[in-house]
Amino acid sequence: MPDVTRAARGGARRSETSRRAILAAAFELVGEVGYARLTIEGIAARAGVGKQTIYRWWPSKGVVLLDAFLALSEDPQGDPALPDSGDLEADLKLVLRATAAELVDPRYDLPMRALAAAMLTDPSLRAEYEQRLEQPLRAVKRARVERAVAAGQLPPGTDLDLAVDLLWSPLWRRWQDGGELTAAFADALVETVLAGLRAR
Amino acid sequence: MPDVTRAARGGARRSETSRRAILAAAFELVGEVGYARLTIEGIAARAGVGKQTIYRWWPSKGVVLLDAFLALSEDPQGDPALPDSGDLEADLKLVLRATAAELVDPRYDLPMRALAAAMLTDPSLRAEYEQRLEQPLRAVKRARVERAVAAGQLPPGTDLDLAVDLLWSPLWRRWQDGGELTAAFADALVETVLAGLRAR
DNA sequence: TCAACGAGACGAACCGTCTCGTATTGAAAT
DNA sequence: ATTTCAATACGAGACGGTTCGTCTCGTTGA
Repeated sequence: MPDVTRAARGGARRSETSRRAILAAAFELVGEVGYARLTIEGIAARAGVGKQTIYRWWPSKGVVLLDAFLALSEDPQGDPALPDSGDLEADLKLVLRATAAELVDPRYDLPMRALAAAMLTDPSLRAEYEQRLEQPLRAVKRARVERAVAAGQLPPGTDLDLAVDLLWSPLWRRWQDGGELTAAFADALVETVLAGLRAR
Repeated sequence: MPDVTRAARGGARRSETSRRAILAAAFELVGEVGYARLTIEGIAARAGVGKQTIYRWWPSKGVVLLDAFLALSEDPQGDPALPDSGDLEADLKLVLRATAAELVDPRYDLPMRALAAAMLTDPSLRAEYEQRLEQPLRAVKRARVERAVAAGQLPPGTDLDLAVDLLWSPLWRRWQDGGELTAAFADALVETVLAGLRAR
């Protein structure tokens, strides 16, 4: 068993080439055949890698997928903040419309469904996703709402987590249910939720 | 292949005993070992049934699970309407609190996660769920909101589907994410969404 | 020097199909 | 009404195929 924490005295290190090939193969494969037919052997074959190399570094298919997503979102180092034009409603509509468009993008739909399905039935994977993706993203969303509170666009004492949940949850759910994710829906969602938050 | 549409001239009919045993076994098993380790062979063994009897009547594990849920919700013929005390906010808080309690019930948590995961990666299962469970339930929810509109508690022209989505989506999503489903959350959710709907 | 690597052999589990012999049913014959 | 009979589902499990996760091999490379 490899000791990752301590640098080995001699011997080969983990191959970055193989790691990237595995993540890319997993992402491509799941997009082609779906999660049900995604196999470790298939990933290894497509990546040109021995099965053991996958079993050595990842505990499950789900974590491989999660890493594949992290690799995707880390490569183009997007700005870690939501737009802030001063107009919360306009900014949120922009972001939610973009999110909706991304969700229905055929390149991401199947892989995201696979990851979501894996998380539903694997608490440890859910915890790792929570720590490595969900929490940072939520912090960014909370920060934008918090700035709106500071600017007086929302009442002081606004529940930031509630606000984030109300804004994004219906989008995710419609995507899962296969419902229509239109810009009109995103707009109505933002308008209604913000009206509710302002009225508190 | 059995012809279900036309009555056969002779021969045995589908065994209701086996059908019930299979659905019960599937529900119990998935609650014990989770979806990843749920196998047709395991269901057949626990139900005291041949594998072919399952393959003959169901196209996939997911549909077996869906039928198991339908059998559960059809047995106690609950009233097909949400409570209507005249106070929409109070009624919704009651319903959402009950839903939250049901979601965290350890008897239902794993089976529901399994079904949700199966639907995420199987569009045909999703369509069948949509038709047999989601649409009837949504109609009941829409009807309650519609009565509130008629009673003048919500403005005319209120988007019923948007209202239902805003009210229930955050609950589902928190459950999926493993977040806390408290009565306080349900209450704040109802209060904020209704405030937003009233302000339109 | 020594651990990670690609490759693949290995037994176990489960897949979905099939083939038994048995049990149950409705229709036809008595 | 009772018996006979053909058709079909049933429980059981054999079957080849696929994937699992583990385990060796030599080879490569830091």
